[in-house]
Parts: sequence; C-alpha cells; structure tokens
Amino acid sequence: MAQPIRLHRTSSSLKASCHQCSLSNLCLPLAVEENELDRLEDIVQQGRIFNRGEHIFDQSTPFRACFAVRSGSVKTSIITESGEEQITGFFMPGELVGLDSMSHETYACTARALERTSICEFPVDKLEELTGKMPELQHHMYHLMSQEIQNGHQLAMLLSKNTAEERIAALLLSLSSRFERRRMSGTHFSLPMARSDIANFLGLAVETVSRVFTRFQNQGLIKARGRDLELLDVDALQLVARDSTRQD
Amino acid sequence: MAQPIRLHRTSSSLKASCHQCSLSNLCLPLAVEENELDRLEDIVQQGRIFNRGEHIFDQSTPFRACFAVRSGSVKTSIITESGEEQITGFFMPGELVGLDSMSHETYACTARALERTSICEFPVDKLEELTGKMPELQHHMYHLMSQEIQNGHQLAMLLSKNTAEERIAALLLSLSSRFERRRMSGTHFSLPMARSDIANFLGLAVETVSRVFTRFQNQGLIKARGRDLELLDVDALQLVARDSTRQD
DNA sequence: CGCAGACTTGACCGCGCTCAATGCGAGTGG
DNA sequence: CCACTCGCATTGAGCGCGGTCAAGTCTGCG
Repeated sequence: MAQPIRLHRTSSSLKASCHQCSLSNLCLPLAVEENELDRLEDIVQQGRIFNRGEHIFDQSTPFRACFAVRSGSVKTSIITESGEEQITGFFMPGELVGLDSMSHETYACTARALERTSICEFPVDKLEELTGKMPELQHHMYHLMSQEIQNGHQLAMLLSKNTAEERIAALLLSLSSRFERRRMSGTHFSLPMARSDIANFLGLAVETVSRVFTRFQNQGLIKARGRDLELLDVDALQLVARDSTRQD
Repeated sequence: MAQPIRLHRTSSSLKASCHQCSLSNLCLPLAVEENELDRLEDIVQQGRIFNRGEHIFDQSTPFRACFAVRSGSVKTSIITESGEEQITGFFMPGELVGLDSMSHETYACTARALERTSICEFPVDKLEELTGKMPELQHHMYHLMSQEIQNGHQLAMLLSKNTAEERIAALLLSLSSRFERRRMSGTHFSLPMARSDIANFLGLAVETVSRVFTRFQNQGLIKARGRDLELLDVDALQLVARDSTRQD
C-alpha cells in the first residue's frame, strides 16, 4: 500500500519493526530468514527523521554506518576542491545509502534529505560482524554493492552517449519504476528534487532541463507543474530513452 | 621492480604463488595473514594466459568467478541491445575484474584482454565461503567493491562536467599513477588500448581524442607516437585535469 | 610488398552552454 | 491586503565545443 510507514510505534519496543516494515522485501532483510531477522534488528537504529536539506552524513567525516531510506528521499553528492557539487545519486525508500564509503575511514560523499525523510541506520562494524555469520546476508550485501557498481556504469553510459532528451526520459522512467516498486503510482508523482539537482546529476544546464520538460509537455509525453509530474505516454518516453541507437 | 611476473614456475607446484606474487599488496591477499594465505591459494586458479582480444568472460553467460589481472591489461564493456559497445573500465595488474557481476546469475559485461595477459581466477562460491570465515578478507572485498562504486562516480563526474581535454588528461594521469603503483614508469609507458577505446570510454569521438593528443603534444605536455606515450609535464596535465579524478 | 585497420587532419554544423531577462509562488513585514 | 524579496523555473539570443563526414597518412602483418 502507499500508506506512509508509521514511525513511532506506540508499543514499548522502539526497534521491533523490520518484521512489519513494508520495505523488508527491498532492504537488507530480504535475504534473511524470519528467525534471523531479530539479529539484524538488534543492530539497526530505526526511523530517525531528517527534514529537507538536513545532512545524514558528511563527506570526509568518520564512516560509521550505512543508511536505508524508509520514507522520503535522499541525494548524495561529492564536493570537489573547487567547491562544485556533483550529485552522485538519488535514493528512494528501500534503497541503501553509503555503500560507496566502505572503502575508507571517511564518507566519500555527503547525503542530504530531499524532503522529510525517515532513515534506518546500520553501524558498519556490527553489520560486517553479522554478514560474517550470515552467508545470505553477506551475499545480499555483495548483491547490493555490485548493483550499485552497475548503476554507475549505466549512468556513465547515459552521460557519455545520450542527448539531453534521452537522459531526462531515462531519469523519469527510472524514478517511475522505483515509485512503482514501492507500490505507489508510477505515472503521477512529485519530483523530490529541484530542476538544478536533475541538471547537476545528468550533466546538463538547468535551462536545458527546463526546455526539455516543456518540449515533452508540448509533445504530450508528460504534464509538469512545478514538481508535480504526470507521465502521460510512458511508451513514447521509453522510445525516447532507448533511441540512443538508431543508425543502421 | 618492473620485472614481468614469471608465469610458469619450474617448480612442480602450479598454484603456490600468491606468496611470491609481486602484486600481493594490491590484490586480495592484501588483507590476509601470512598463515591464511594458503587457504586463499587453495581456491585460486592462477596464471591463465589470454592473448590480445580473447574473451575472459562474456556478458549474459553464467557468473562463476572474479578475476585478478597479474600482467597485461583488460577492458570490460557492455553491449547494448542495438549492438553498440560501451567500455566500462580498463583494468591493470593487481586489479579485480567482475565485481559488477556479483548481483546476478550472469556476467553484467564482457571482459577482453587488451594484450597478452595473465589472469588469476577466484570462483565466487568458494570466495564467498572464504570471506564468511575470514573477516579481513570480507572487509577487503567490501573495500574493493566500494572503491569500484567510487570509480564509477568519478567517471560519471568526468563525463558530465569536463571537457575533452580534461577527460583525456585525467585518464592519462590515472594510467600513470596505476603504472607507478606497479613500480613501473609513470611517465613513459605504452597505452594498452586503441584510440577508439579511449574515445568510447570517455564518451568522445575518435577524432576528438586524436586532436587532443596532438594539441597536448604541441603544448609540450606529452610525446605520443602511436601507443607509445611519454608524459613530459605531469604538473601541467594535472592542471588541465583540474577537479576531475582525485583519489586520496 | 600491398592491403586493412588504426590514426590524423580538415571543413562544416548542430546540440547544449552561457548570459540575460522575465515569470511565478511562498514567506515576510508594513 | 499589497509590496517586496528571494529562490526556483521558464524562455530567448548567440556561440563554441565537439560530433559527423570525408580525405589522407601511418603502421603492422601476411
């Protein structure tokens, strides 16, 4: 259901909720047997709330934990020496943030809430200890990290070969399918990020993003008013996104 | 030393060589205690040779193992539905290939030798079993995979924000530092890949790569004849590459 | 030697960036 | 309630980087 997750249970137990979490089929518990879920719950700090713009962790500060998005959304970005921001990803409910930092003592990027967001925290030392004991959980971690590597490759591909229209169509479709996975509408949703975030992420100028949005709108592919977005013709969007390959 | 690794030892033991391998400080054995190295050696198939262009594994075939480059070099690429190739990475000695495939039953990309190349093979089932027993090795795997995620982000950044000159300068410097890590010359080496590979990887046209090479040469930054490359002014190259690929 | 593939060089042009102005909604204070 | 501001979004004009197309040159290999 599209019901928001209840964050503060009235029960006396603050942490007994991986069992009930509607995201348990997306998040870490996926790979875990019912009777092992308790051990995962033991190490998780659940449901901490961040408001829009608040930092979940900061680049170059000591790496302590990975974070799962329960509700809301998160963006991660790298700040270059020159002070420029490069957004490296958007994270939706059920997705794990911080995997790119497991190679250092410090976080490789900064994570910020794009809206009011609920976050579960997995301390990395305890997580590693646990994955050592639970082969399925370890396998799932490898799975998630490898998926993240592939996402990076997909993004690199998008950035290196595709036009502005193709990039934006691809992003909209990606968001759409991720909303659907959460059993929310995949055709009518609110963009959690600003146009400038989209531009930054896709390697475009804000003006270009704006232009493409209006072009899509004129073509009847989408209907956008501010952050409110409706996908009117998903098939046509997919055609645009995959059209990076049309010369025979 | 810049000595090539001896591939076929005259000793009767074919596999007793993680101990002697000059890359053991880069590859998986890094995290392993001396007395645990034997257990890693037990699962490794060492020193298989591939000639230029030969496939180490193919996209969409069953995922069986990760591979470490001992000598030579490897490129990985994704073939899109339309048959286009997108190169996702170049791998030098000591680097692990195939980490992006640990999320699927099949390889996510194709890996090919760029030159005569020696490869060690780590069957993934045994590797996972081993990392479950050896926390340091597990930690090292997380480290390597997270590093790979970061490389992806760096590449995406390079592709989305930087000019042709900046991208090429960054690639040359990356290769340089990776050669140096192998204790080979970082200023005079042979490019293992064709111009078209560089172009594909960096999201440029071959012609652009060629033009930038000659421009750099005219500016006295490099000296290139075919694949033979000399970096004449590393500082200037770093200035050109600017805020692109930084790994500290 | 000759051929094929790799590399270089030149001419042209279009996508998307830059600069600049305007539109628009939300929050604030008089 | 309007006026003002501030951040975000849209729209327009101009141009430069890098892609495309087309020759031409170099290189390795049979």
